[in-house]
Amino acid sequence: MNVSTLCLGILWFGEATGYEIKKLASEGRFSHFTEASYGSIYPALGRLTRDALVTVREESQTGKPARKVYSITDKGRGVFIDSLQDRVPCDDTCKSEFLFHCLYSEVLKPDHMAASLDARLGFLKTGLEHLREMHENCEHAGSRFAIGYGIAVHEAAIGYIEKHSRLVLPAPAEAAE
Amino acid sequence: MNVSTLCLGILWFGEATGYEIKKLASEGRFSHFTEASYGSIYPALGRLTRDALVTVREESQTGKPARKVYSITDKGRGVFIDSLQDRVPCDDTCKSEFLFHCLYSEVLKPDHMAASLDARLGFLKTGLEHLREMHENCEHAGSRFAIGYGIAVHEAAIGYIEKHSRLVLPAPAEAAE
DNA sequence: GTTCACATGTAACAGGTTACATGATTGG
DNA sequence: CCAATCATGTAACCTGTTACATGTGAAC
Repeated sequence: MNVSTLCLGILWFGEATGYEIKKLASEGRFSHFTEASYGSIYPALGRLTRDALVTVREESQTGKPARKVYSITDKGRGVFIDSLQDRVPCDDTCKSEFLFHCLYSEVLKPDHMAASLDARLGFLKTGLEHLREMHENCEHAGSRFAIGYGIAVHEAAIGYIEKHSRLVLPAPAEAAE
Repeated sequence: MNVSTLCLGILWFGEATGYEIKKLASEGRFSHFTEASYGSIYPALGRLTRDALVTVREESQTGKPARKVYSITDKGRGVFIDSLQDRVPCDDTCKSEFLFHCLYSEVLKPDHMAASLDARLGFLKTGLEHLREMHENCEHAGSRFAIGYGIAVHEAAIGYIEKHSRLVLPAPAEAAE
């Protein structure tokens, strides 16, 4: 799924600026299965406008650059839904540098492994909290499903790490006090 | 994590050809958190050889092109471990086109949604089976941890979908037979 | 006073994918 | 006989990231 499609998908639920799209993609309802940077969003919005899949409305402000509020057009909605229906997705991908590191736990400095485990757990717990919050404030069935999925997977990951981290940590020194 | 690092990481456990590296990355022990294509692996191996992080040994065969078996060097091991220790990873990423589709379940053809759910479940179940198999045949602690993590996450995802798929499926017609 | 949130955008660069080219052997 | 597996490699292309450029107002 490319950034243009993502933008259309976000605009599907309501108008937004490039800035807001970025926030939604990296911190909002879409963040646990999506990514995008300004450097790809702004050019994408330009192309979508050119192709009449979205329209822009400028709101000038004092000081800040004018807000450009994008709205999806009917054509945009059509193209978007068609593009989704074009293929059945199943090959979601995860890239985990964390798991990769775990493979070499015996040869990494013990501190490094402990720090990684810790960082990963923290990251997952923050994410989980965030997802739970969203889950409470969301009525939309599809979004609830996606968020719930994220919650389930996060919980599983946290539970697993907490139960099995000794596999990748050095044997604790005998307690001798 | 780039492809060069991945190659070093795979060669860490033993020598392999480019072809075998590709298989390990897409179907083997590394496949649930990693990706790489021939078009990136072969050039990476070339660069690694040039930089003396790996060595090659050619085994000519009749018919097929000569197998080029790569081995990691001491320098390669050093560089690899250092590169891991350079930073603490926590920001694993998932890209899920599947979840994205779910957000629009009400406006997609019902068949499409059902097919997506089905495909995703099938994909997850196959993956899970595969992970379980690997888990049985693997002694190495770090790998067991990574595989176990994958199993936990897969199980959670499958369980969630099976329990909540009605959220993204149209209300079933009243049974009337 | 400094950092954060708001707000847009570009250009150079990096990184990887897809498709192509080639070809024997094995299993169904 | 056809498909899959083994096996390497290149080149064109696509996509996206990073870093830069710019600037205000509010909060701490």
